[in-house]
Amino acid sequence: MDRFSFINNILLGDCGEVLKGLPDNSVDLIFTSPPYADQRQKTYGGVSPDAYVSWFLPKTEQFLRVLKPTGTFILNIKERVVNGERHTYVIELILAMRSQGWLWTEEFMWHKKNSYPGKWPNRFRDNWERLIQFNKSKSFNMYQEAVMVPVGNWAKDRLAKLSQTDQTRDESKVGSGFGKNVSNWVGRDMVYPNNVIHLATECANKNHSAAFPIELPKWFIKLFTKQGDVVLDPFIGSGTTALAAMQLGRNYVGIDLNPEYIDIARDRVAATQIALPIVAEENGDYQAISTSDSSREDKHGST
Amino acid sequence: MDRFSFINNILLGDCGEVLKGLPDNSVDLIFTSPPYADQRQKTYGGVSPDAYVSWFLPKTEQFLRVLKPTGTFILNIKERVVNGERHTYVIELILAMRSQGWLWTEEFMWHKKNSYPGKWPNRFRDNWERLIQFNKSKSFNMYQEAVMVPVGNWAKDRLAKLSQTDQTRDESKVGSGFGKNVSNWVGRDMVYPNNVIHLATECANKNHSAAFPIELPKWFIKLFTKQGDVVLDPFIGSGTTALAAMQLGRNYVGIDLNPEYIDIARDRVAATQIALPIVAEENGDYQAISTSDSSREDKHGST
DNA sequence: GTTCCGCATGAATCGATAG
DNA sequence: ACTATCGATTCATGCGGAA
Repeated sequence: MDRFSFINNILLGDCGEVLKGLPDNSVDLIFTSPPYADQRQKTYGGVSPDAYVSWFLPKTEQFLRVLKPTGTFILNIKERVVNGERHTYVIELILAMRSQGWLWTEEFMWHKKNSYPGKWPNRFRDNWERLIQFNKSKSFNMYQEAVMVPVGNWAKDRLAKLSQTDQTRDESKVGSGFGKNVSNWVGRDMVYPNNVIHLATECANKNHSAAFPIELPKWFIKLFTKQGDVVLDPFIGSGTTALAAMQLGRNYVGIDLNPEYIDIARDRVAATQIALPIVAEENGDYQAISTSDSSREDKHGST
Repeated sequence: MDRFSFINNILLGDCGEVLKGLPDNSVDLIFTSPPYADQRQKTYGGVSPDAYVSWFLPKTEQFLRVLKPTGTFILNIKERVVNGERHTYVIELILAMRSQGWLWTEEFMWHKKNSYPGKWPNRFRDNWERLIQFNKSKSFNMYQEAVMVPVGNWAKDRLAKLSQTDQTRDESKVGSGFGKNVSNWVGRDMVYPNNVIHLATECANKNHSAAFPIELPKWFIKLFTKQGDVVLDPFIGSGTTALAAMQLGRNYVGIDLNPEYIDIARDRVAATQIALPIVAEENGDYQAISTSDSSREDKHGST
């Protein structure tokens, strides 16, 4: 079993075991949403919250091994409520993974604009989840220009006239520091995003139930990989991460313990290849890692 | 020094020491934003990240003692970046406080719409902070109806009030479930909020510089206390929490280590009492805890 | 009285330079 | 090597004066 058995396939098995066949330093991005503790019991056997960290650590050890030094691991997770308290398995996992050698670079916030309905006497609806960024080294690839967003309304109102005064302010004012660079803003309509991501949750009206909308992996795939890179989701579920990677011209590796999910994921992947033949052509060969340097579209610097 | 020396006063000193004069079980809500590690060095001396937990724990021990069993502690905090990583002192603090006897009930998220600007090669701007809810027992007071949001505001918050960038991101999701749910809200006046709070930070366009806008403590004061209750902020700073409590007819206790902040807070409190005499009258006597059962406006059940 | 516009500022972080 | 200081970078907001 070489690496070509992995690239652009959905594999059945425990990711901690399956990944042992994948070479060191061969993945650019790991994006996954593991089964939360005590959730999805039928499909995953139900990991109890207290055992969650020890269940997960052998897997993250493999993640660390297969991830390239320039790669990134994005973990979508949220602690569930146990006995009226938020359980501590997520924060304990962060501490344990740091002992394993991971760097806890950042924690993005997914603001779920339509969360699961419900009312409880002691808490409100939970409208956010964590997207925890781990890295193997401090110098990882990040293509920030790939996810820029339109500038806020304030720019239209104020920036137009600002251009008329920037020359004089450049000479006279030294205090603010911002004024000196006003010229950079003239005509600028895109700004960098921040670490809060606003997306609605995926509606369950489809036959698959994805844990997240496809825009979520897409955003991180654009941010942390370039075309031809390899994206791994070790808990692929219904295959959303693989679809996201395909649509963006990245290679994928999907793993799942559940045969039913494997079937769903493979079906969705196949349907996407039919639905997007032109895109697939344009983005080049999915079959080999070696294409990673050829069809690069993102002309962004890395760190 | 009896409890009446505390009620509706701003006290000078280390809160861990000052609070020893306050009786057990005498506070309904603790809302505070302690100086973050290595921040505000001029005024607080700068607590190093590595020493943060051991610096804070003696204080939370007093918080636990003075808080009523039905009370709540809301901690506004965010870990800073150290050596390219998010430091772990916040999550270590959560674990340590649980060992101290606290319950980690919930973590609210403050989405700061205007965060500090800047650009770095390895991270985006930080647009959120934690509002961690700790409790002494599982049966705490929570007046959910006091913070219900009008449906009109719901539409405003989620659609109109979102920045241009958010709306652009939404377009990709139009029709995928977000719009469908709008029909569920037709005919309803008020809805419960969730655990994501959208507020802009307070710029020092004013002569004081508050770490948070007054709406932030107000929201939690309405949610976790009724009129006449006692709200404690052991790091009162410029007095925003005290102002919020006053404006809502709650008693306050403020403590701070810094004499300059004491002066600012006392001035702002005095100015508020002048500016809101009618409100003060309507809300009854601020000077005694014993009024707590009299002028109750919030007819909400507790858990 | 509105609206518009100039302007200062903020719980920041990184990389380079200096001691 | 390891720490302290400093300049560069960036965007949304509220205040106050002007139109």
